[in-house]
Amino acid sequence: MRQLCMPQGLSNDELSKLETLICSARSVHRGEALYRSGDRFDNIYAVRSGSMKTVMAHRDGREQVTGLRLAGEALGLDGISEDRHACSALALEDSTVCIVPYTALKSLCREIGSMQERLHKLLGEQIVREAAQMMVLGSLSADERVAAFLLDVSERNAQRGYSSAEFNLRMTREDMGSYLGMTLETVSRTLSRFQKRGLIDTQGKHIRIVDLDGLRQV
Amino acid sequence: MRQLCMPQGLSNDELSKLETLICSARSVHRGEALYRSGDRFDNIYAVRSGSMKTVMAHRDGREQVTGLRLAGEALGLDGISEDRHACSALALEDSTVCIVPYTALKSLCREIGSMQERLHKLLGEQIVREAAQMMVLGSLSADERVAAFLLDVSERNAQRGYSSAEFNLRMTREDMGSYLGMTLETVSRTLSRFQKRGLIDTQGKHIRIVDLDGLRQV
DNA sequence: CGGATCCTTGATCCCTCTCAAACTTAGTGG
DNA sequence: CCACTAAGTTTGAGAGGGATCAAGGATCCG
Repeated sequence: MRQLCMPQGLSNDELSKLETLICSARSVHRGEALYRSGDRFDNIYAVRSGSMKTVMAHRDGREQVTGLRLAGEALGLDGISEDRHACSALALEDSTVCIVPYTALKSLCREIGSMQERLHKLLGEQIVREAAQMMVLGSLSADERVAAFLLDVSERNAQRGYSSAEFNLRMTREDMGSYLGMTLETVSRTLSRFQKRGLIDTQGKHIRIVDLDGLRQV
Repeated sequence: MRQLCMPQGLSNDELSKLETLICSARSVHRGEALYRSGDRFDNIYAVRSGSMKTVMAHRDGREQVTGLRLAGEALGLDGISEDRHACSALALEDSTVCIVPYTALKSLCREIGSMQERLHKLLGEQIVREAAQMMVLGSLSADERVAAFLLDVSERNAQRGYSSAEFNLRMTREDMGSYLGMTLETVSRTLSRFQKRGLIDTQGKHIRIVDLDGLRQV
């Protein structure tokens, strides 16, 4: 749980202080919202188990998936700028999150330099990740997008100590398509083609990467 | 210059402290880089005059414009996560920037709560802006993308006290296309069509919005 | 176990890309 | 200061990647 909630760069002593902040955990059932766009921003979260997606809505009602959060990843930073959440966070499966009250975290960041550093990095990482996703959406073909997505999930799994070759993606084809700026049919066709080419092995939401290098070269 | 560099929420006294940080300004000529992807991250910047674009590169060499920064806007936050810049920042015209050393800024943020708040908001705003741009790239048609872009620039001009109806966009059609995930030809055609429909009036880089509501309804 | 959701695959269409060429603007050097 | 040249823009014609519409099949969860 320590390594999940806020890894890296903190001494044990400092981690203890952080843990006093984490008032509680919360469980969110599949399909339920942890928070919704427009909700007041009070906490940031760390996914403890399960996975979540973030969704942003255009004024005309169109929605797009803007992020995927696996266990160990941070959630809720979209609320900082306006004191209200700009996205909604929905559970892709029954999940639990750690709750970190933002006001208390800010205080702690003023006391402890390494804590401040960690929060800045967290914010900076999301900025870079989103910029990279802008590249995916703006410059890559459908095949390239799907490949990039699979490689991204694979790498994030590896970082968290899970298998990089095999995982369960709880997103639907529609979620993936929304995240990648394409239709669910094109996602499905692309995965089928990857399978025929021997790059992956899929059975519904279970995905196994067979030829990592091949996928990188798509 | 006060209102440009770091507006909002700071007392005069605190602003003075910030100004002691801003060691210097720097001028960047049209086409030159303020920093490049991979450069060590030492400073964040505020555009004082002119305008800049940020560009990110895929490993295969493809580049995409990931951001536009007008006078008064912040720049360089892409370096926080890795201590190296993830993007390059290039001047769209001869420009000047204020230099804010990051290490010193961090110290100041630990001393002064409102300064910490301001930096967090700055980071949070970029997160939300990029998420919104992901929506533009993933969900909107070419017409909608161009309209959304023009409205965004218009609004940012208004916020900075300039005309929301008329402005000089120093980006080329190619830059716009790259930022919006389309080709320069499609950008050009779309602008021509908008002009024929009486929504805007363009002469090269000079753009006047004729029918704001019409543009919103595209 | 049964209904609803999700996935796959096919056929067709259209929006945007690509390639091409002429025109305009802006920056440079004589 | 003007002419020259390179860069940027506009517009057209044709092609293609991905969207849309449709239907059958699989899977999941209550």
